[in-house]
Amino acid sequence: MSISDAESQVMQVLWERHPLGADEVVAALADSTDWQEPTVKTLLNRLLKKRAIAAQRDGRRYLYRPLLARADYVHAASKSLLDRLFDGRVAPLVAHFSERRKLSKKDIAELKRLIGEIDHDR
Amino acid sequence: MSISDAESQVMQVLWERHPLGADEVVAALADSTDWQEPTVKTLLNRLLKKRAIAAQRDGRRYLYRPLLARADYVHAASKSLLDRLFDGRVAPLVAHFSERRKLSKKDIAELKRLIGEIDHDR
DNA sequence: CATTGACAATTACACGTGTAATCTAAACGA
DNA sequence: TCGTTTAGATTACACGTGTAATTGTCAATG
Repeated sequence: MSISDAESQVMQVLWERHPLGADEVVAALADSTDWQEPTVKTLLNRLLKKRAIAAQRDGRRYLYRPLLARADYVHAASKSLLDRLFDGRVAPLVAHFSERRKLSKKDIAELKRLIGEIDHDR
Repeated sequence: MSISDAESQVMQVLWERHPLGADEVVAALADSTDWQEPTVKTLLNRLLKKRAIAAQRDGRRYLYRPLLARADYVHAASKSLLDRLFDGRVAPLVAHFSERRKLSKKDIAELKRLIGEIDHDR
């Protein structure tokens, strides 16, 4: 199951809060896209067909909810990039950003804390 | 400039060694793909049009070399994913893999070394 | 009961991408 | 000199994706 960039924006709305009617998804996306209502509905339908979301009847309309978990999607997308560019490993990506001086202080603090936790757990 | 997954496989060959003739690129890709010669040539042509590579005449054939640096491509692709899924930051991705117990010992050792270097440099 | 509006369903099209067949023309060898 | 080979150029098509218009259906309304 492959979720496109546009589809993942719709998923993001439903991950944050569900179930939602199509009109609510449209409204939520209005903040960050210029999409017309039929656009969002097409994406909802494609996600339905991909079984990434489910719909339940609510009177005359449907309420949509995610079937695909955000963590699973995030994992698959991340792993795909790591496999293609970093020999499937996390450290080379971190090294890449470190070399480019693109790690914020917050990033560094969090990485230290993470490494500490890992040491402690193992 | 957007480089597709298939195009990045061609780029990978040229990043590893260049300049190369089309036949050499075809041969190099035979290890990991089932592509026919015209397929690889189409991808080379699309990359030429995108100015990701350059061609220089060598008798009757061309020799191809990358114009786009691998590090730049890797950075753009990584940043795009981080922006979309991890609020633009590296640490949440590392946390994600840590939570899923997907960091290898090698990863962890390298991350420790990196954090140590960052501390030392700053 | 006809009209209206809401909601979904269907259809549409451009473009990028994956993949490769076919065409063209120059170089080569007999 | 001519047929063959080689290398690139051109064309082709299916599919996914982005985006949205149009059509269909049905409940609500006057």
